[in-house]
Amino acid sequence: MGEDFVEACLDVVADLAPGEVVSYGDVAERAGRPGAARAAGSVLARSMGSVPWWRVVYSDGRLPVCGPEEQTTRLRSEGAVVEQGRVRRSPSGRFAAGRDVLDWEP
DNA sequence: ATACTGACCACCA
DNA sequence: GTGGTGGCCAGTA
Repeated sequence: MGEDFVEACLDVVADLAPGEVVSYGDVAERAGRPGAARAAGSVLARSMGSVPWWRVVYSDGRLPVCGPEEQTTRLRSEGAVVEQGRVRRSPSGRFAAGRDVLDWEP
């Protein structure tokens, strides 16, 4: 099946579990094109909300879109910890993932 | 084929 | 912590 990079990225994002947050670089890597973070961003930009785009953020945890209100609300609704326009990261360096959220809480 | 663009990332001051 | 620079990849004209 000739998977386009686009299809692969959309599939990866669609496969993300609620509360799971990854970076564009991670999406590209999972899609089979490590280093194609920018291209992955273009893909999501064109996705028009056909996939859970709010679960994808910058590698720093910063929210890509200006006016992160909706994204913040959605992420918080799924259990992710969003503070100061950023998604908190786990000690391991990865982002939130359901149960792990409980571990971070001080 | 080349040139420009973009919801990126790592590095360094 | 911030701010600037270069490099990366895929899509489009």
